[in-house]
Amino acid sequence: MKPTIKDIAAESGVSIATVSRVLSHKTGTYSEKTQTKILAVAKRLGYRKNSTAVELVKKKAAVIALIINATPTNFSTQIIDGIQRRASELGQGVIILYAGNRNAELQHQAIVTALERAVSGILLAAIEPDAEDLTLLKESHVPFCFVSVYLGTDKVLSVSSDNEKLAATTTDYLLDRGHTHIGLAGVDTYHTGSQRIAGYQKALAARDIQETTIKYGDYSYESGRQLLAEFLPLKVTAIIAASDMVAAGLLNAAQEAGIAVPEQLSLVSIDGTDICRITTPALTSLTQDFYQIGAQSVDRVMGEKAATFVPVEMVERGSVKSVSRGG
Amino acid sequence: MKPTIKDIAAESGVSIATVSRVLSHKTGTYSEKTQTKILAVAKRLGYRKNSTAVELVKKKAAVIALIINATPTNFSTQIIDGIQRRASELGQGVIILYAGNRNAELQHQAIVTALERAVSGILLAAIEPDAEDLTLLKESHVPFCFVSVYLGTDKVLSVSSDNEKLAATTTDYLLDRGHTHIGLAGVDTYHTGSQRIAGYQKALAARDIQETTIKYGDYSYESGRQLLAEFLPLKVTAIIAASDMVAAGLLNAAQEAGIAVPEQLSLVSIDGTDICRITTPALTSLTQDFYQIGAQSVDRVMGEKAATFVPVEMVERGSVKSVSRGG
DNA sequence: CTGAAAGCGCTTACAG
DNA sequence: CTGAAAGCGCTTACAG
Repeated sequence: MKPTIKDIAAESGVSIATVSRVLSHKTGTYSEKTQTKILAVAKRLGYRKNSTAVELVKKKAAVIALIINATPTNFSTQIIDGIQRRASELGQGVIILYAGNRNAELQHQAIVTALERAVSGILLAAIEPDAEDLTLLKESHVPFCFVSVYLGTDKVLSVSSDNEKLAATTTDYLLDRGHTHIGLAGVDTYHTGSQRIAGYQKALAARDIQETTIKYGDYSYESGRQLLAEFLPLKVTAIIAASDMVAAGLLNAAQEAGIAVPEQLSLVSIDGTDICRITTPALTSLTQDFYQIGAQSVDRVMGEKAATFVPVEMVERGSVKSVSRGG
Repeated sequence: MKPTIKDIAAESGVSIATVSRVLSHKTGTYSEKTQTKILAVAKRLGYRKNSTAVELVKKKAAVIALIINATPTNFSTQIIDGIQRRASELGQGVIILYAGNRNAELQHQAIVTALERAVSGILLAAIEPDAEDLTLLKESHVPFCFVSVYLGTDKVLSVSSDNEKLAATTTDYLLDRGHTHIGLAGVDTYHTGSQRIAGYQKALAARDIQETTIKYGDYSYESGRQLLAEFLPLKVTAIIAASDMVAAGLLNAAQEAGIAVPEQLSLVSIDGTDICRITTPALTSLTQDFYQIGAQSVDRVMGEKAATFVPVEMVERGSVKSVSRGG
C-alpha cells in the first residue's frame, strides 16, 4: 500500500537503482531528465523513504541515543533542548532511553537497547556508570559521551561545567566579600559532589582557612529545607547551595526561622535556572550553561570539535551581602 | 564483526530460522535442548539483536515519536517523563522530534520524519496543528494523539486537563471566597487559552457577574510581570494566572509595587509545579497532573483505554485571602 | 521440532 | 548515465 522505490521505478520505466540514486541525491549519476521524471512520480505517489531499510543497509542509524535518569531536574529540559536542536542540525534524530533512578539494571538495559538500534552515538546525562556498563560501552565501538558529569579523566568523552573550578570561583566570590565561615550544602558523594567539595576546600585553603562545613544532600528542595537547621549552630555567614532547588529550600527555611537573607545569611546557588529570579530575594548564582552542555555533547559524540568544559558565569542578584572582615 | 544469527546458527549447527525462533521467544516451536544451546552460543558470542532488521521485516518500529515545541516549559520534563516511563512499560522507545517554535515548516518536517520511521504512534505535545498537518497525519494511518491540548473535538485523540472546567473551578474557588472582581492573566488565543476563557466567563455568568478582565500573554514570567500593571487600575481583588510562571511574575511585580499578596491581591495559578512552593508566599494552584497526561497519551496512542481528560486538583497554599462580600 | 526459501525496502559495487 | 544482482539481518509461511 505504501509506495516504495519499486512502484516509482515501474511508473517511471527505470530501474530501482536509478530511483534510489536520484532519491538519495547521488549527484552526477543521473540525467536531469530522469531526475525530473522520478521526482514527479515520487511526489504524485506520495512516496516517503523508509529509513529503517536505509539504516539496515548502511548499518548505521541517523539517531543519537540519550540515556537519562528518572529523576527529572529543573534543568533537564534545557539539556534535552540543546541536544535536540544540535542533533537536528546534524541530521540526527534523538531517541530517549530511560535509566530509572540509579537503577543498575535499567541503566544496563538502556545501553543495550541503544546498541541494538545501531545508533550513531550514545549520550549519558547525569548518569554515573558502573564498571560493567563502561566496559560494554567501550567494547561496542559506538562513540559515547557523558553529559553534565565529568568522570575526572579525559579518556572518556564528556561535556560539563568544570565543577571543581566553579566551586572555587563561588567560594572566592564569597571570600572576596568578607565571608570566612562558608558552608557547602546539598552535594552528593559522586563525581560532581566530590569535585565541588575539592574546589571549595582548595579555595578556602588558599586563604588559610581550614574550617569547612559540608552538608550532604540530593540537590532537592527538601534537602535544602532540612539542611538549614544543621547549619544554624555552626554560625556560617554564607552558604553555597549545590543547586537552585537546594538554595530555594535553604532560603525558605531561613525565612521561616526568622533569618533574613541576605542580611543575616548570604546564599549563592549553583545552576542559575529560572528558579533564581522567582524567589524573594532573587538568588545570586553560579550559572551553568545547560543548553550548551547539551549541544556540545552532541558535537562531541559526533566527532566534531568541542571542549570538555563549558564556561559558567556568576550572576549577581539579591542573596549575598558583603560583610566586614572579622565580623 | 558484530555477530548475527548466521554466526550463531553456524556455531550451534542449526538453521538461522531456529535461531530466530528461540531468540524471539516463539515458545513451543523449539525444544528445550536447542534453546539452551543457542542461548549459550548467543551469550558467548556477545550477540545483540539488530532491531533495524526486525523493524524492516515487521514493517513497524517499536518506537513512539514525540513531537514537541521548541519553547521548553517548566513542566515539559514531567510530560516527557510520563511518556517515557509508560512507553518503556509497553516496550516502546521514544524518539523526540523538534517542531521549532510554532514553525509550520519544522512542524511538518517532524511529522514526515516520524512517518519515515514507521513509528507505532505519534504524540504531539503542546502543538497546534495546521490543516495540512492534520490531513497528513490522518492519511498516514499511524495513530496520533495530542498531548496537553484539546482541539475541542473527540474526533482526534488527545489527552489533557479539561481546560474549560478547570478555569471554571478556579473561578468558583475565588467566588466562594468572596471575590467578585476577578482577572484572568496570561492566556493565549489558541485552543487552551480560549477554553480557559470560556470556563472563566461561564463561572462568572453563573453568578450574574458580567465583568470580565482578561489579559493575554504567553505563559511566561515576563508576561506576568508586565501584566500586573494593566490590572492595577482595574481594582480586581484576585487574579487567575494562566501558568505558574505568570503567577510568579505577577507576584513579584506586585511585591515590588508594594502590593501585599494575599492581603491586597489574591493569586491562583494554573499548573501547580514546584514553582508554587518556592515563591513567598507559596502559590495556591489548580494543579495539573502532567505526568499522567504524558503517560495516558501513550496509552491512548497505543490503543489502550484512557480518558481524554486527566483530573486536576486545587492545592491551597498561601496566596488567596477570603474577603467579605461587597468589600 | 526444524530447515530451505522468500521477502521486508533500500544501497552499491560491477558491468556496460 | 543506467540496470542486474547481491546483500544488509532478520521473520515467517510452507513443507517435512
